Amino acid sequence: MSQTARYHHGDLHATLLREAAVLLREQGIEGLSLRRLAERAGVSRTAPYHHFEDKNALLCALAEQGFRKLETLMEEEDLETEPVGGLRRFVHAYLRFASEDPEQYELMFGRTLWKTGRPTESLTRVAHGCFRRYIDLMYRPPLATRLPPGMDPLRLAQASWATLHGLSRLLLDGIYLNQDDMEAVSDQAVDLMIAGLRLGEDAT
Amino acid sequence: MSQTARYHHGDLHATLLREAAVLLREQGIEGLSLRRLAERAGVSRTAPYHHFEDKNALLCALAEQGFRKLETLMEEEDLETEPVGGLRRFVHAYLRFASEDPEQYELMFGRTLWKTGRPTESLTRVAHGCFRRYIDLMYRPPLATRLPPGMDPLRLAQASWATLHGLSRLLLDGIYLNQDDMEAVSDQAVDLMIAGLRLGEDAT
DNA sequence: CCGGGTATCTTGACAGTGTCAAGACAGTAT
DNA sequence: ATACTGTCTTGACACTGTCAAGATACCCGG
Repeated sequence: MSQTARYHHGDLHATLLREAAVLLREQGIEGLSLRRLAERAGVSRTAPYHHFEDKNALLCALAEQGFRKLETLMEEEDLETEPVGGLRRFVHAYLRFASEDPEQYELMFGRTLWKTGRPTESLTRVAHGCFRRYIDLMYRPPLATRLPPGMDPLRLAQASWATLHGLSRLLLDGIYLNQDDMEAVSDQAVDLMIAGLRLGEDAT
Repeated sequence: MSQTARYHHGDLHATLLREAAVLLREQGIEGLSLRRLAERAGVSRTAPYHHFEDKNALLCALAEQGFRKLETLMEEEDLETEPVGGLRRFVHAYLRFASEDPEQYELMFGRTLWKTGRPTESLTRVAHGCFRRYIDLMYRPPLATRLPPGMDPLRLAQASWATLHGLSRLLLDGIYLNQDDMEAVSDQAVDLMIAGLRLGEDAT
C-alpha cells in the first residue's frame, strides 16, 4: 500500500466533495462532469456512484455546503445594535459571497437543482432554514418594531431578498452590471430598503 | 414536389426558429437539442448548420425574438399621465411576461448565452436597447423630476431592474416563491420603489 | 484462523449530445 | 449545357450520465 495505487481509495466521499468544489469553482457547472471528477480523484468513472446516488445528489450535497457557509455569514452580522449600518454591511457581505464563488452561487440558486433537477430533502431543509433566518430578521427587533404600519414583514423579506438575488444574478451572468458598478448599485438598493423601512428616522 | 418529401426544405431558417420556440416552451432549454429540432423540422441532423453557425447562434436568435417582445411590452405602458399606477402595471406586465414563457425568459437572461455561450453582436445590441429604454424612464419626466436630490437615476434603474429580475428568477426557478405569493410580493416591491422615489406625494 | 458477506471499485456497454468532413442533390447564372 | 453555389445528407468523433456484471479488499461471526 502506502504510495502505490490502492484498490480502495480510503475516503472517496470527502475527496469527491472537495475536488468537486474545486472543479466547480474553476470550470463552472458545465465543466463539472462526473468522469473528469473521477479522474481527478484517481478513480474510475463509475466509482462515485457508490457514494452518491446521482450526479444530481452530488450537486445537492455541494449546494448544501454553500448554504451552510451562507448561514454562518448571516449569523455574523449584528443588526441589534446598529440596524442601518448592519443592513448595509450584510448586503455587501451577501454580494461578496456571491461574487467570490459565482459558480457555487449559481448552483445554490440556479435551475440546475431546483427546476431541472430534484433537490434532495436534506438540501431543501437547509435552504429553507436559510430563508427562514432571513425572514426572522424582519419579524424581530430592531426591524420589526420600525416597520410602517400595515407592512407585511414576510412580503418585505421576500421582496428585499429578491433584490439581493437579482443583483447577484445580473452581476454573475455578466448581463449589464460589472464589478465596478456593484458598489454604487448595491448602496442604492440599500437606500431603497431603508426608505421602505423608514429606518433612517431614528438611527444611523 | 407538393406532398412528397422535397430535397430542399424551402424555408428552413424560419421553420427552425418557430419550432425551436415551441420546443423551448414545452421542453425547456435542456430539452432543446439540435437533433430533436431537426427531426421536428423533418430534416437531417446537420441541416440546421447551413442556417445557423452554431447551437449558440440559434439560441441567440431565439433570445433576440424575446427581447423584441419585451421591448414592445415596455412601449405599451404609459407612465406620463399616471406614474404610480403605470409603474405598478408595468411591474405586473413584466412578471407576467416572465411567467408566461419561463424558458424564454431563462434563455434571455440566463447564463447559457451570457456566461457560458458567446452572445451574438446582434443580440447584445437588442438587449442593451431594452435596458436603455428602461433606464430612460428614470431620466425623463415624470420620474426624473421627482427623484430625491442626489439620487442617481442610473443606479436607481439598475437596482429596480434587479428587483424585478430577482423576483422573476426566484419565481421561475421555484425556489421559495410560488405564483400565489407573487401578486402580494410584487406589490410590496412596487411599494419599495415608490417609497424610494418618494413618488406617492403628489400623484396616484 | 478462516470463510462468507458486504462495501467498494472496475471494465464494458448504451443512448444521447454538438460538431466536423465529405459527398449528393437542386437551382441559378454564364 | 456547364460550372457554380447553396442546401441537405450520411458517417464519424469525442464527450456526457448511467446501468449491468464482474473483480477486489475489508470485516465480522464461526
